[in-house]
Amino acid sequence: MNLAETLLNWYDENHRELPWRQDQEPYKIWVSEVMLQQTRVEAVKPYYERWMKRFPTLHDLAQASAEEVLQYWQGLGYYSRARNLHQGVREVAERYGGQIPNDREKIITLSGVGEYTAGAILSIAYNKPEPAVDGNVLRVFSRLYCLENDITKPAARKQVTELVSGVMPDDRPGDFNQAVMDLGSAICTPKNPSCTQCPLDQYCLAYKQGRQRELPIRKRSAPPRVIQVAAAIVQAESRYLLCKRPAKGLLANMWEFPSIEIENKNDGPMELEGLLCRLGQQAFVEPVPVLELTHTFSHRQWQIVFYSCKQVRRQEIADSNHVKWLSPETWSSLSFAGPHRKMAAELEAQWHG
DNA sequence: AAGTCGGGGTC
DNA sequence: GACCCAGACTT
Repeated sequence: MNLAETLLNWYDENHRELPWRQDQEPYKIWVSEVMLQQTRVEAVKPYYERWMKRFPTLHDLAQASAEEVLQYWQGLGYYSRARNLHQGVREVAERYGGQIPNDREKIITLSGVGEYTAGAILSIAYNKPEPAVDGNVLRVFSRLYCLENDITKPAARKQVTELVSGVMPDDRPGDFNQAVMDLGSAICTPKNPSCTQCPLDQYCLAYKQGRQRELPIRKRSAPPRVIQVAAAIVQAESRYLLCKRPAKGLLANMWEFPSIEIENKNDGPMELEGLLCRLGQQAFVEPVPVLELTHTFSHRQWQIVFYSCKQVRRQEIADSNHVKWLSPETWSSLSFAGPHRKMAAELEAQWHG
């Protein structure tokens, strides 16, 4: 029995039951794979279920608005995934009559589909012997073959892709790829791998050398840059002033309370008055801090202070595409940007209570 | 090749 | 606190 057969036997006994493993429908596999990018299985489950109720077919998603798609992704993070998936699905509807292509050259051109996702869809949905090298596979194979390459570099991915191609079976390629991922999740974990329970222990060079804890090699990323942010809670009657973030960049297209990045924490009130002035506010606003919190992204950290600003006349600031006065009862159809979601939740609770 | 892009579970 | 997760895209 070879490595693949051994692993598939283990998979038959130990694989996880997951919502996207009910069938091999390419659209469902695609959605699940995009949601799972840099995101844990347990976090994805509820999003996937909700998504499939609202967008059960590729056609349903293609016809939906960008706003609604973003709303269903709210909280999952990496929002360009939702935008690219939406775009990719529309490309399939237009170019391929709704049929997701089943070869690598075509599928890789779709928006949001990279090397990994292409391999995952091809192997799982179409039974093609294509590698799908994700973080789990990089870790498992780094240990199996004692690879010293930095797995954050493309060269390591390339090397592992070659090794996977060499051991991948012609039958059940999708199960094989998923088996490596399940093994990486349950046995060959980043820390304290359960080597004594591993079905591949006899094939594992790192285990043989007692070096499994040293592998894989991964360059650690730079700490996030700290940025001070001041945000304004401006209320007029039952409505609050909200702004839509730009279409590109961090938290693209999501709603937030008017905010500004500042150099010095003490400058918050002054900077907010300037910001509201530029939006059309004429009166003095007297900002008073009401909530302070820290929100850490991958590459930056917001230290944000929310200031309650004195009530103004709503007429002074006009609604537009990116600036709106909205009552909390309408907020459920919006996507709030990161820490602004928490602030919005508090105001909604106040409003109901 | 390096930087951008989220949020949360786990140790 | 420090990782690290079924990565893709831009520069």
